[in-house]
Amino acid sequence: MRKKLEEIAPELLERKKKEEKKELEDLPDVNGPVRMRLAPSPSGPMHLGQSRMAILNDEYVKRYGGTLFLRIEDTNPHNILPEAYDMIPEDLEWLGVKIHQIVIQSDRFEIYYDYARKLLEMGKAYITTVPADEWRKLKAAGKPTPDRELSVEEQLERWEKMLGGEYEDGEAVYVVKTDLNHPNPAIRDWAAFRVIKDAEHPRVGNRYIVYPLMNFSVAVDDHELNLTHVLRGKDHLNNTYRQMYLYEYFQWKKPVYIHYGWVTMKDTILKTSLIKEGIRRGEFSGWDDPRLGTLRALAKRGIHPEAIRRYWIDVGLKSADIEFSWDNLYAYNREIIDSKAKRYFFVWNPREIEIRGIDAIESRAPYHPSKDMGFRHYTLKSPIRVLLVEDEWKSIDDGTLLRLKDLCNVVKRGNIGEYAGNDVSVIKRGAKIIHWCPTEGIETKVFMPDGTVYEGVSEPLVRESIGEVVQFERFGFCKIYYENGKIMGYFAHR
RNA sequence: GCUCCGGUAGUCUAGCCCGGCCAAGGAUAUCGGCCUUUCGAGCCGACGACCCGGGUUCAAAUCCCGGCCGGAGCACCA
Repeated sequence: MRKKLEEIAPELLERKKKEEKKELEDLPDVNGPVRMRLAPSPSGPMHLGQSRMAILNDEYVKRYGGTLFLRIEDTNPHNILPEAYDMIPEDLEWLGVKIHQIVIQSDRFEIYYDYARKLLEMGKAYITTVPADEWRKLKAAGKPTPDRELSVEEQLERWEKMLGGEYEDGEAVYVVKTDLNHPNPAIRDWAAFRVIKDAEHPRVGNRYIVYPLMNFSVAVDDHELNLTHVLRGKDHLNNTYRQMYLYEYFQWKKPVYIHYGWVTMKDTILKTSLIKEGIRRGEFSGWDDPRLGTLRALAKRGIHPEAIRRYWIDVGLKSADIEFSWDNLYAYNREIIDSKAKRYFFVWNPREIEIRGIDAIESRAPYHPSKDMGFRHYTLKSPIRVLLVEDEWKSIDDGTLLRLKDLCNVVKRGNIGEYAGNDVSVIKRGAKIIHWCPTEGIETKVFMPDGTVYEGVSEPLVRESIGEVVQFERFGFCKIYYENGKIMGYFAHR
């Protein structure tokens, strides 16, 4: 068939090429402005994985208009980094996510308590004093704890005792009734409040000893904030089912839930507890250590927030699990920074080489190969010495003609370079191009995301680009900092 | 074990709901060529996928059934 077509009508086989720019699919059931939320817990600054929900929610609120809440879920005092209350909004601002209102759950204990009491009065919850492991076993067998069917009065009494501090940590738990015979064991009666006396909450201190668990506070707040749409990872699917029981009991209107797939990030350090421990031990320099997957680390390396946004829009919110691709993120970032980044030379493991056969050379190297950004000028005078990458110089055979980029041609003679004119056409004839650095360059360290460090020298004019992303030619894009008289580069990508 | 969610090239994605325009599109990666005073960018090309098996149909990536594989949850974490 195809062969025939080729004979009869080859023009039909011509494919027109068009690049697609992916857009996010529409949200279902949108009637007017949307109300959505981000719900991080303040255990650390934001990382790449969390940026997905932030970007997607932000995109939709911007598309349809409405309100985006930042709800800080700080109902587990054992897992709070106090600085995170400020770090999270900072990270979101860097990402370009527009937050309309911040809600902090630790301000809302009384609201949760009100609903908890109502639910007890409705006979839809109970307080059990059965130890956790025993309770779990009973649930697995589909059996109630003895206190599940106590009267409402007795339950309310227990609730007051709980609030009054008469139970110690772990002695009493408030449980929402669902269905003990639910085929999915994850949905059967779930814990909603527990006693915590052994920790001080960074915001409310010891004012409360009964803390809500995530499923309860989330459902109450989603309802109280009148959310229209909830985007969450599909690891929360069972939590959604659990929360639906509260919606049914209280006859609340349900938001639209969308569960997107799981993202695995190979070789990326995201786990907050691990990072915290690493920082404490001095293994990581801080929350922005270039080896980490925090947004602060990416920012430090010169990854542009727009690249992250494009990446997550490209991925969308389908429910299949995916693997994160640094290559794709870097490609988007390169597209953004390539036309803006100035070019400089950075010579790692440098070796000084003398160029003989000429008294002085003028170098005129463009800041950018295609954009008009002017030139870096250097004048080298006899005795002319330049720095080259030692390994590269060693790998070149004696007598080879080389081009020192934007400087001159040279023939390798042992440890010196013999001046060989400045005719650029030698490149066409196959001369290898290498880069160099004047000896009065500035000491430079470049930190790679894998933890390795390149030490060397970069050209003195790099000082003009402190705080910017530059491209070290033949090396890659780096963001430039200045500390203690040295240039510090954080590597973004090639 | 129980429950749920998935499965399009190495990776990401379009198409699937509403079967035919799919000869499966795009991006990225890799490789090759051109261009370029960078190993960057650009241009051109190559590579490479509908998990498997049945069924329905004139026609299946798309609908149905069975299997296989992957992931998540079954916390007094979020």
